[in-house]
Amino acid sequence: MGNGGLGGFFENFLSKDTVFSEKKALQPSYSPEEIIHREMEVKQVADTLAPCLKCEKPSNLFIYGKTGTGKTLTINYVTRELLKAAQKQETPLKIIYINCKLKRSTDTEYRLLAQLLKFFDKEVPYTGLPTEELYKLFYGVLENEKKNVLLILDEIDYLVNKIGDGFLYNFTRMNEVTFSNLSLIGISNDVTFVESVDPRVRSSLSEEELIFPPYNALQIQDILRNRTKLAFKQGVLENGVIEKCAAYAAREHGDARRALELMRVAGEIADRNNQQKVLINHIDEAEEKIDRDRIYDIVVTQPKQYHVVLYSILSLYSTKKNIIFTGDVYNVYKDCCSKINLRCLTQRRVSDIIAEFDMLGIINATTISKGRYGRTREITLGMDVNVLSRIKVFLENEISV
DNA sequence: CCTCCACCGGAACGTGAGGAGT
DNA sequence: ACTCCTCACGTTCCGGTGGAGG
Repeated sequence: MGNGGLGGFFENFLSKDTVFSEKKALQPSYSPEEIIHREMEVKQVADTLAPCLKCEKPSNLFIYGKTGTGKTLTINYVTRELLKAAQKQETPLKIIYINCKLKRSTDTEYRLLAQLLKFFDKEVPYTGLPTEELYKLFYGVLENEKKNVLLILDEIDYLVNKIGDGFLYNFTRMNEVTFSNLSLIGISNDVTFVESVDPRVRSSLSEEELIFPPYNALQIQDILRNRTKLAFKQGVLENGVIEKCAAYAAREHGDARRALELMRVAGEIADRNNQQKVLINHIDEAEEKIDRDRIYDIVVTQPKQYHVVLYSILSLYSTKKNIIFTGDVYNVYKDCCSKINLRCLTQRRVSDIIAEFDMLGIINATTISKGRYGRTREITLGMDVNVLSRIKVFLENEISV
């Protein structure tokens, strides 16, 4: 690129060599026609849902499995086929898929219902109505519809954590209250999730259960081979790349999604370096890059108060040892606030913020006891040095100290 | 064995911004 | 204009607690 101008950057971009032929085959949203190593699960889901076709209500279904074990893929595949079959024989059927973790759309009971009503072309205001009112609306809609309705709640554990399990009770009882056939399909990453749910709800929610085991390294290799055949040009993968990638992903817990992401990023790195092949060490680079970007993105999108708290932690980290306590953080934070004229939060709140950072994986905070000297959180940073300095620069800028 | 520190973490409540209905 | 919703983000209050030191 020349001075100021893009100097044909886009032309270059378009004509530039790339190792990809169809990159979207590596995207998480990509839905292949063929699902490998999940034949059993596909069949079981299909068995459970099949009564739809005879206008009978299928059992509620509960699916567990860690991330990247093909849960969403399987359910989407089966419901797609189911819908085709239903349309062919003109059986009324409505399938609603909601991913509860997708930003904001469903993190309260109200919003969940609003979202659902939207699927039935009922618009409701973002806020304002009593939640009870939305339930009534929803009941009404269900009765009108006179269809089998499959409600798929992906990442349902996340939702229940946020808003409690009360809504599940209402949903599982809906068929008693209305003349409708609503079946719930819950998908959860957290295997211990059901234990935390109210027993009354539990039994009806998991009339059928299905556990998706992690893929092993060999299975991930198969999956990668399948997808890379589409995604990459022929012969651009160095020998051993797939094996390495699979090994990395299997090391965690057989997360196929991560494996695909690694592949994609490795390819992008190869492109950027103008290399015609994806090499084994690109996988290593990709892994680092994914981690770095994730953390940086999370930090950047936090609100100001969070930035100041994190800034306090980081500046303590560079002046002191690697172990920091809540009290220290709060003191530095207070100083910082008065310097930059920011409303100072209570320690209680800051404590929560620190806990949130821990949950986000930005810092490690464990509560420990120092005996005579009280109980507190012990904060350490497990961050890569590169990310750390990048974040620091960002925060210093943002806070402008 | 008991005490007591320096916080943790639950719960209730307050505020102010969104909006509906009347 | 007024009352009623919900929700995000905080505050206030307070009981709870692991373990070093007496």
